[in-house]
Amino acid sequence: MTQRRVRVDAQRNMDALLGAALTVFMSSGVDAPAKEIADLAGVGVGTLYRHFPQRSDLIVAVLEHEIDAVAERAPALVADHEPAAALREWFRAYVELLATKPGFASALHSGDPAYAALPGYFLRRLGPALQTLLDHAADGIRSDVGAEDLLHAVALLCQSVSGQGRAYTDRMVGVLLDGLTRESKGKP
Amino acid sequence: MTQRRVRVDAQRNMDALLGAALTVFMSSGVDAPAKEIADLAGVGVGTLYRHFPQRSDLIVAVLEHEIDAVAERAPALVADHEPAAALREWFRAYVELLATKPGFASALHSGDPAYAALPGYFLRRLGPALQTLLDHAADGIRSDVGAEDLLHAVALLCQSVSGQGRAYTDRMVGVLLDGLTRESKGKP
DNA sequence: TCGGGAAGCGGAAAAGCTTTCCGGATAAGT
DNA sequence: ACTTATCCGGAAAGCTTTTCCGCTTCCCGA
Repeated sequence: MTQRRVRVDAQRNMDALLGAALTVFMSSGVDAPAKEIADLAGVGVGTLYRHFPQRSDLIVAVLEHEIDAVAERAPALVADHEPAAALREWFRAYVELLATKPGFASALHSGDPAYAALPGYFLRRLGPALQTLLDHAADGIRSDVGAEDLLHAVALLCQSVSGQGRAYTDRMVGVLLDGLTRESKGKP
Repeated sequence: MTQRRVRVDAQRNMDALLGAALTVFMSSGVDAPAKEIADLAGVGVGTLYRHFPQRSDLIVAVLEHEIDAVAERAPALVADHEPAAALREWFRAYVELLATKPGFASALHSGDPAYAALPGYFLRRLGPALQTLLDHAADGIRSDVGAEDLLHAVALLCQSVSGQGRAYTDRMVGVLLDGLTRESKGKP
C-alpha cells in the first residue's frame, strides 16, 4: 500500500505542458490545436491527453495556475507598498490576468459544464487575497462593497472587447477604484 | 441582364435553416454539430454550407435575426403601453435575447474576428429602438445615461452564469432600471 | 549495482466535425 | 415543352480531438 511518488519525468512533462499551453494560448488563443501545444512542449499528444483527458482540462489547469499566481502576489504587495498602492498594483495584475488572454474571461463566464468549477475556484482563491489587501487599506476605503463584489464587477468590465478596448477597460477599472476610495480623504 | 429572382426553394431552405438553427442552438448550445441543424431543417449539409459558408455565418445570421425581432418590438410597445411599462417590457425581451441562448452573449463579446461585425450591427439596430422608448419616457428618467450605455451595461449583466443565475440577472437588471427612474417621482 | 515491473511515453489510428465538390434535380424564363 | 442557370444532397476530403497500445524509462528492493 506504499503511496508511490509521482515520477519526475511525468512532473517535468506536466510543467512543460502548462508552460507551452500558456504561451500558445496567449499567442493563438484558447482554440489553438492541441498538437501545437504538445509540439512546443516537446511531447506527444498522447502525453498531453493523459495529463489532461479533455482539452478543456488543460485550459482550466492553465487558468487556475494563473489565478494562483495572482493570489500569491497579495502578501508581498502588502509588505512592500502602502495599502492604497498595494491595492492598485494588485488590480493591475488581476486585470492583466483577465484582459490579456483572449477567451479566458469568456471561459469563466461561459456556463459550459466543462468550466463549471472555475468560478468557485476563482472566488475561493482570489476572495481572501483581495480581502487581505482591503483590510490593510480599510480606513481609506468605503465599507459597503465586499471583495467578491469587486472581483465580480472588474471581471465583467474586463469582458469588454479585449485588445482594442484595453484602454477602455483600464479606464473603467480606474474609475471604479477611485470610487472605492472616494469617502476616505475628507472631501468638500 | 435580367436580374434573376432568387428561387423559391432556396428561400424556403434558408428560412428552414434559420428556424432549425435557432431551435438547436437553444436546446444544445451554439456548438451543436451542423449536421444536426441540417437534419432538423430537412436539407443536406451542402445546402447549409452554401447559404452559410462558415459555421459562424449561421450563428451571426440567427443572432441578427433575433436582434431584429427585439428591435422591431419597440414601436408596438410604445403604442400599447405607458412609457415606463413599455421600457420595462422591452428590456424583458432584450434580456431574454441574451440570457436564454447560451453562447450568444459570449459570441457578441468574444473578440473572435468571425463575429467582428456583430457589435456594430447590435448597436445600429437596438440603439435607435431603445432611444425611441427612452424619448417617450423622457420625463420619468434621468438624463445622464444614453441608450448605448444601457445596452452595454445590461449585455454585460447578462453574461453572469446563465441558467442557474437567471434570477440574479433579472434582479440586477431590475435594480439598474429602478436606478434609471429614481430621480423621476419627486423623491424625499 | 542490477533486475523486475509499474508508470509513463509517443505517435498511429479512430472518431467526430467542418468544409468542399460535383453529378443530378428543379424552378423560371421562352 | 425546352433550356439553362441555380440549387440540392450527400459523399468525401481535411482537420481536430480523443483513444489505444507496444515500447521506454524510472523507481524500488535486493
